[in-house]
Amino acid sequence: MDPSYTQAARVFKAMCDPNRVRILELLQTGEVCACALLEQLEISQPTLSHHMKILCDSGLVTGRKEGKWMHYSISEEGRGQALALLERLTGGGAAQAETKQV
Amino acid sequence: MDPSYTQAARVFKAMCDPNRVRILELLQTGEVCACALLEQLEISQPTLSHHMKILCDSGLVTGRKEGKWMHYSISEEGRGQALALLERLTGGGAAQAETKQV
DNA sequence: AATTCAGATTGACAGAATTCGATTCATCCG
DNA sequence: CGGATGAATCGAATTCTGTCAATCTGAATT
Repeated sequence: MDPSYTQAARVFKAMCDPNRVRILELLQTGEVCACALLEQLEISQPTLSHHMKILCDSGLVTGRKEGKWMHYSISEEGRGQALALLERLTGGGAAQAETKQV
Repeated sequence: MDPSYTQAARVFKAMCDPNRVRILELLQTGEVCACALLEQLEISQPTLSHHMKILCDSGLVTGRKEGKWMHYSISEEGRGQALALLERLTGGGAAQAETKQV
């Protein structure tokens, strides 16, 4: 299997877990501390750490360490790459790049 | 867990397997017969059938039966829903809807 | 330095996903 | 009708993923 397909799949793999989808929604208000995420999600601290690692590795989320705390936010660059990838993969026939006003 | 997160995750789950990413790319030329997909992918026929079911269930792909053959193509509606979902989930701060020309 | 607190890492386990061989179903052709 | 072909389903084996308890690391505070 061509590794590029695995790389492409990694971005979406980051979003194919319900908890991670929820985390992305929580990050829409801007930068959020890990401890705040932990309060909202009914998961253990190691599980949250695991999910954040996957989200960061995918490029969708970036982390910023400030003393003892980790602050996470959505990466603009990751967002752009994910959107471009999805547009390309669902390109369909052609001329779909101009179909957004529908 | 709110089922809506599971539903949102389903669309991306369809794209988080390397073989399915590859299938989506093969579908970009338009409608493709299952037998043609089988020739390109080094997987067995039951495995292809399994992947096509997942892609169709996600709404990203539609199937059309013509005699013995199944023809698959990318769904415009599914594409739009997936893009809208991704844009919403990676909305970040705000005003990202106008950032596409960057 | 000792303690405390926030996250990350490790190890283990249950549940899910991927894969294939064998079989079954549906359709076409002779 | 009977054989052949394309695709779906079933059953089982393997691998991957999510989860938590326990532990470790790093930073701040006393």
